[in-house]
Amino acid sequence: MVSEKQKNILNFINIFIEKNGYAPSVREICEGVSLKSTSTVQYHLEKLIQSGLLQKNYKKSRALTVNNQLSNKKIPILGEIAAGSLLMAEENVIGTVDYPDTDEKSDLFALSVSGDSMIDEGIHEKDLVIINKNEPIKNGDIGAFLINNSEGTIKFLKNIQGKQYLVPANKNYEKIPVNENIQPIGKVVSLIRDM
Amino acid sequence: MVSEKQKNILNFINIFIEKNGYAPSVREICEGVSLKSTSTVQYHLEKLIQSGLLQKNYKKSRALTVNNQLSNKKIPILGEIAAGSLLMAEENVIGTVDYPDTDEKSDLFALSVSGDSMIDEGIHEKDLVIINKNEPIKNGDIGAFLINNSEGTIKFLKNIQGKQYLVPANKNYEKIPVNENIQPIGKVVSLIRDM
DNA sequence: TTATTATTCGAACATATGTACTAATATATA
DNA sequence: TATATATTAGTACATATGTTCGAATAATAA
Repeated sequence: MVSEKQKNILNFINIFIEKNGYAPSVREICEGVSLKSTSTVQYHLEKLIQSGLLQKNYKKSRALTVNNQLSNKKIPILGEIAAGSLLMAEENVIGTVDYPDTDEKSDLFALSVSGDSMIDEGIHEKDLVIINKNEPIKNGDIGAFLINNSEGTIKFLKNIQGKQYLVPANKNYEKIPVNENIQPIGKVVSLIRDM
Repeated sequence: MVSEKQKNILNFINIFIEKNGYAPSVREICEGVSLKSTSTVQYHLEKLIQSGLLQKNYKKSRALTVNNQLSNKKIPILGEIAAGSLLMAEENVIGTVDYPDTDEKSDLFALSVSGDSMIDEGIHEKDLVIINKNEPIKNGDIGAFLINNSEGTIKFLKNIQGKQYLVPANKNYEKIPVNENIQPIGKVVSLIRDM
C-alpha cells in the first residue's frame, strides 16, 4: 500500500524531526527525498495520511506528526534470579535498558547472560537478552528457564524423539530433559551487546 | 532575568508541543498568553533565546525548540553503502532504531550485517550493528570499513607484525591488509539482534 | 492492445507566519 | 525630578509555506 518513496518520505520526516526538533516544510521534504515538485510531495503526504502513518494540520506550517506510537520504555534488567515467584522483585533489578515498545501485551525484562552455554549461537557472556514473559517458547526457540526454582538459564527448547529438552549451543554441555523442576519464563526476543 | 510573562510563554510552548506535536506560531502564542501584538511575543521570544531557554530558526515557521534534552534518539539504519561520500544520504536510509543517546559527540548509525565473516564473534547475518563515526577504531576493536569506496564491511582491526589488517572472525576468510582502498567508518559500539 | 492507476512536474495562488518599525505606557533607576 | 529600561500595541511588509490545477509520463491491469 505504501510505496518505497512514501516510506522514504516518512523516514526523512522522522529523522528531520529528530535532528531539528520540528517537522520539515513541504519544500524541505522535496529536497530531502529528491523530488522537484511540491505537489508530488503533497500527493505522497496524502497517501501517508490515508495509511494512518502520518498526521497533518490543514494549512499549518510544519504541522506534521508521525504516528510513532512505538514510544520507548525502560525494561528492568534482572541480576540473579533468586526464586521463581520473586522474579520481578525490585531487589533483583540491577538496572534498566531502553527498548522500543512494540507490543502492548508484551511483558519484557532483560537478563545479563552468564556462562558460554549458547556461544555457538553467538550469545556471549555479558550480552543482554530481552525476554518476553508473555510469549510462549515454541519448539526450536531460544527461551529463558528457571531450573530448580533457583537458577536461570538461556537454552534452545527442542523436541527430540517426542521428549522436550533444553539444548545448549555448545558441544561441551549436555542437553537437559524438561521435567517438573524446569519452569519456562519466556521467549528470548532480542539481544543487545555493548562493545 | 526571565520575567513571569516569559516563563508563561515558555510554559505555553511546552504544553502546546506536548499536546500537538509541533510548536505554536507567533500568533498562536499571542492568543495563548493573552497578548495582542505579534511583536510583543517576538520581543519575549528574543529574551528567552538570550537566556538560552529557547531556540529559534530565523524565518522558519514553528521552528521553536525548548531546551529539554531527551534521552533517546532515532538512529538511521543504512541499507546499501553506495559510495563513500554518499554514506548518509537519505536514499540509503531504510529505517530507524531507537537507541539511548549517551554522548553528545557521538555520531551514530546502524548497519544490517550481511555475510558471516564475523560469525566466530557471535555477529550473525541480519544483526544490527551500531557504529559511532566519531570513535576511532583502535587495535583489537571491531570497526566498520569501506572497501574500494563501494563495499561496507565489519572486521577486527589488528596490528600484526607492524602491519594493519582487517581480520575476520571466520576461518574461511582471509585477513585483508589495510591500504589506501580501505577507509575506516567508525567503531562498532553495540549489537542488536531480534529473534 | 486499451484502460486505469500511480507518480511526477511546473506554475500559479492564497495566506499563514516571521519580521521590522514606530509609538505609547508602565516600571524602575539615578 | 529626569532618564533609562521593560513591556505592550498597531501597522505594514516580505516571504515562507501549504494548496490547487492541469498535464505529462510511468507502471499496471483488463
